[in-house]
Amino acid sequence: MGSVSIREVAARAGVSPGTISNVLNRPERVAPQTRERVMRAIQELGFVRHGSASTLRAGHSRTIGLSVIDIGNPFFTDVAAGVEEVASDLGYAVILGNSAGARDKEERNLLVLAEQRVRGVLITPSDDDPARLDALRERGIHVVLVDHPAHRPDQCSVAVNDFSGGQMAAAHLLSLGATRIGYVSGPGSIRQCVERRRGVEQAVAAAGLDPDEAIEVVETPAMTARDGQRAAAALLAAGLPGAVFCANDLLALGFLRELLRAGVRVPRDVALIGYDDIDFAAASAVSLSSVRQPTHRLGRIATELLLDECDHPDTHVHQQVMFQPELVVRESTTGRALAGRDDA
Amino acid sequence: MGSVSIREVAARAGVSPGTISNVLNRPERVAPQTRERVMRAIQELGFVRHGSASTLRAGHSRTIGLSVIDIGNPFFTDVAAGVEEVASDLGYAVILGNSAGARDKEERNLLVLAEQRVRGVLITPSDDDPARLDALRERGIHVVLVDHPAHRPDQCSVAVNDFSGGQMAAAHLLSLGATRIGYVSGPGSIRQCVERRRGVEQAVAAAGLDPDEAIEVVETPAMTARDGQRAAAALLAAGLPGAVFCANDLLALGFLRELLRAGVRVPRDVALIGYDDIDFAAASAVSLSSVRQPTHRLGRIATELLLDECDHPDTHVHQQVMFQPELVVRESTTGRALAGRDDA
DNA sequence: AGCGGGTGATAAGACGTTTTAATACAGTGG
DNA sequence: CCACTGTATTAAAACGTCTTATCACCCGCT
Repeated sequence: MGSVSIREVAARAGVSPGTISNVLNRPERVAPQTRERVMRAIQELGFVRHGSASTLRAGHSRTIGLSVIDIGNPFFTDVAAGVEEVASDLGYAVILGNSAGARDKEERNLLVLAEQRVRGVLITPSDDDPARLDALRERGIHVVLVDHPAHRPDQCSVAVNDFSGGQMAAAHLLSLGATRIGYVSGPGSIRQCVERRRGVEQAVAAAGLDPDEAIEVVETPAMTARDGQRAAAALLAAGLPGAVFCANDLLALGFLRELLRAGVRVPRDVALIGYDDIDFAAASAVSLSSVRQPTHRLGRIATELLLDECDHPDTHVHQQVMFQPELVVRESTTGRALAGRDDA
Repeated sequence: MGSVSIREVAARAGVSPGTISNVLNRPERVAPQTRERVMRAIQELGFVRHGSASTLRAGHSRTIGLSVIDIGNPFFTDVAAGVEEVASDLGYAVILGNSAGARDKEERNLLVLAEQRVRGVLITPSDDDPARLDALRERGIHVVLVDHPAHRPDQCSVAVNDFSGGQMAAAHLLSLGATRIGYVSGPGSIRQCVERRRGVEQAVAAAGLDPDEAIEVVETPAMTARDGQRAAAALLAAGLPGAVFCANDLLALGFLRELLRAGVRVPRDVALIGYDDIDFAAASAVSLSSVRQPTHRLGRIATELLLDECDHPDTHVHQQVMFQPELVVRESTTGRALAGRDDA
C-alpha cells in the first residue's frame, strides 16, 4: 500500500529530506552527483510527490480551474483543448467545471476550485455578475475571463467581438434580401446572446429598417440543438421569417433539422446562419453558414495570460484581448452546394 | 488577502479548532446550538476549507480523475457529463485528463492524478496495457475502466459490446447487398477498433464470404473527422467499396464529407455507417446510420461503481457491466430521407 | 453524597512537503 | 595559518486540517 514519502527517499539516497525537495523544485541548487543519486532512489521506490502536502506548505498549487457553460458544446471543448495544451506544457493540471448554464452549479464549482486552492481560474461566466469573481480574487486566486471582455482594466480577458459578429450575420442575411429576421437567442442572461442581438439591431437599423418590426426574437432556456428544434417549432407555428440567425451552431443545427422535417427548404424558403463555426456546421444536412471564432486560440491565449499572471505577478500586465470574428458563408444562406471551409 | 483558517473561525465562535472540523465532517456529533454558532462564524468570515490540508491529514481527497482519449469527441463529452452529474451529487470534484490517444500524455495525466491523490480514476485506456493501472491500484487509487471490459474479476468496468456492434454494422451493410466492405479503423492499439473489426469479420464470414477478400481495412492515426476525410481520399484513389463502416461517427462524418466533395452519392454509390450515434450523426448532410451506445449511462454507472468502491470498500463488490449497442438506420444506408431518431 | 454513563468539547500530535537560517566544507588570497 | 567566499547540505519550523485520547460536565440512580 505504497505511499512512499520524501523521507524514505532521503534515507535511501543517504541525504536529508530537504535535499529531495530541492531536487524536485530547484535541481540547479544541488550537486549533479547527489541529484543523480536522488533521482535513482525516486525511481527505485516509485516515489510520487504528495501534491496536497506541497500545496499546503507552499501556499499554492499547480492547478488551474476551467469553468464553462456547456461542455457538450464543441465551442467549449475546442477552448478546453487549447487551455489544456498550454497548461500541460507549463506543468499545470486543469480541473474542469461545467456550469450547464445554472448559476448555483457554477457557484458550487467555484467553491470546489477555491477549496482546491487552484492557482487561477479561467471562466466563461454564465451571467454578468462580477461579485463571485471578485470574491475569488480576494482569496488570491487569479481570474481570467474567457469569451467575455473585462469591464475593468485590472483583470485579463480574452473575447471575440460579439456585437460585430451579430452585425455580420444580420448584414449577410439582409444582403440576401431579407426584410424580417428571426433571432434565436439563448438565455437573456448570457452576455454573448445580448451582444449579438445588439449587433443584429444595429445592422437592421443601418439597412433602414425598424428593429422592433424587422426582428423576431425567440429566447431559449439553453443553447442546445434541442432548444433550437423547439424554437423552430415555435416559429413555424407563429410564422417563419425568411431569414433566421441562431446564437450558436447547436441551436442552428437543431433549428435546421426541424425545418427540414417540416418540409421547409433551406435556403430557398428560409436562409439560416449560426454562430461559432463548429466542425459539424460544415457537415450538416444543408451546410451551415456561420460566424467563426478563433476558439482554440481563445483557450491558448487565456491560459497564457493566466499563467503569466500566476508565475510572474510582478511583471504581469493585464490585457483585454479582443478578437474579430469572421463570416463563413455556406449552403444555408446561398444554396451553393458544398461551399466548404477553405482549410478543410 | 483572505485565507481564513479553521483557527480563526474557532476563535470567532468561541470553540476549539477541533469542533470546527467536527461541524464540517460529522455535524451530528456537535450540539445544534454550537453548530449554529460555528456555521454563522463560517459565513461571516467567508471561511473556505483548505482541501489540501484536509487531504493531507485525512489521507484521501474528494476528487476523482477522468482520463479520456479525445475530449473533442462528443462520445466522451457525453460520458463526461454523466460522470460529472454523479460525482457532483456525491460531493466529488472531477479532474479531467485528455490523452489525445498518446500514451505518454496519458501517463503524464495519470501522474498528475496520482500527485493530487485522487480517490479514484475513471479511464478509457488508450491501449491494452494493464501495468499503469495496476501501479495506480498499488497506490490505493481505485480504478474503474470505462468503455473497456476488465479482464480480471477484481476490478470494475463498464463497457459496450464492441464485437456485437461491429457485427451489427457489417450485417446491416451485407443485408443491403454489399459484397465488399471497407472498414475505416482507428489506431490498431485501440481495443474498440479491434473488437469492432472482429465483429465485422464474423459477420462477413457468417454471410459466407472470405473476410480476407471482402474486407478492406484502412487504419487511421486518430479518430477525428479529418482522419476520416483522409481515409476517404485514400479509398477513392485505391478503389471504393460499395459499403463502408467507420469505427466512429467523427471518422464517418469526415468520410462522408470527402465523398460528397468528390461527387460520390451516398447511399446510392456507397452505403456508409458510423459508430456511437453522436447527436450530429442525425444532422449530417446525408443523415448517418450508426451504432448507438448508452453513452451518458456509461459515465453515470462507472462513476457510481467507482464511488461505491471508494466510500464503501468493505461492502463493495466488483462488477463488469456490459451493455448491448443498438443499430440506428438512417439515410446513409437506406436513402430514406430524414429517418430520424425516434426520441428526437 | 457518591457513582456510572453519556454527551460535547478540547488539546495536541500527526500528515508530507517547503523553506529559512544555520552549518560544514573546500578553495583562495593574504 | 587565518579570514573570507562561496557552494552543498541539513535541521527544524511551519502550512491547515483531522483525529485520538482526554477531560469536563450534567443527569439520574443507588
